Amino acid sequence: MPELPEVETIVRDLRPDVVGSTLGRATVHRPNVLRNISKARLVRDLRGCRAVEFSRRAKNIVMRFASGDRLIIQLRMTGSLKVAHGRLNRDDRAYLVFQVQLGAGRTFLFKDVRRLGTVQLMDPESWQEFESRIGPEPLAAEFNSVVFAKRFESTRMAIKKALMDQSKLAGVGNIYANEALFLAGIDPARPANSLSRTEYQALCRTTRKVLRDGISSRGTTLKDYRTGKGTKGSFQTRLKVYGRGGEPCTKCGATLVTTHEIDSRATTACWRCQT
DNA sequence: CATGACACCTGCTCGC
DNA sequence: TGCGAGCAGGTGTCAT
Repeated sequence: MPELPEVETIVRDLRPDVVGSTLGRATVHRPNVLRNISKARLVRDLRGCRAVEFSRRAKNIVMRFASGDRLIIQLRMTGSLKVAHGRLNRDDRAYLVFQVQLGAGRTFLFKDVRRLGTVQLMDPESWQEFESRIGPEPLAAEFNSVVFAKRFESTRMAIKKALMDQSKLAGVGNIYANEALFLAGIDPARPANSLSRTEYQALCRTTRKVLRDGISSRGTTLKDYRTGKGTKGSFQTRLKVYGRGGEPCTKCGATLVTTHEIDSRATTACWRCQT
């Protein structure tokens, strides 16, 4: 799915249209996206809700209402959001899984080709429970390498898999994990508890850097991802390893290698620079 | 508790 | 040209 930078970009793009609006009619085109609620109940409960905040937590999109309840959207692999002004066109309706009126002729759209994405409505208590299971936000002001290292030091899990574990750290997915490990010069297969303090400092720094740079580039568009404005991101032009298996390492010239040995996900690394 | 298999889905690319 | 296999940015559950 969109990872932290992509979700952050979408949320920033759509926030002005969402915050302050009162929800009207909702339509669930693909009931499979719903998790903890029936279609009828969601449609009934959303009507009249006033959105007071539109934000991101890990890769979750959070629309908070004046009531304290929250609509939580996960885009997973191919989900995308848009606010349409006026009538929906053919493209708006393609792969549409959920929509809700925002008022003033605007419609909030959730499209998803693979339909792996999810929609949930949470009361404050369920949100608290859900949110508490997510690791810290790597771009938060109070985040640092000590907090970072503490999340991983007790597991022998491969550092790359640990980095993508949302209960340990929020928002990092496959692309940015590959990039951060390359920049830090760390072998993705190393057990997390084998990294030194210095290596954790480096990895903390590079993880934050790739995420910030990803946001600056408005995300990575390999195929499906679009910003909240429907445009493509540009971080794909700055990727050092992800998707570049067989090409030369930008640091040393050695051939980058792609494997699927860690958690069956594509891992690309320079086995000379990353030790 | 860690790990791996699998499920959820469609679409695209590649090899034959 | 057609067809099956394999792969894709993610996450939740279940068996081991």
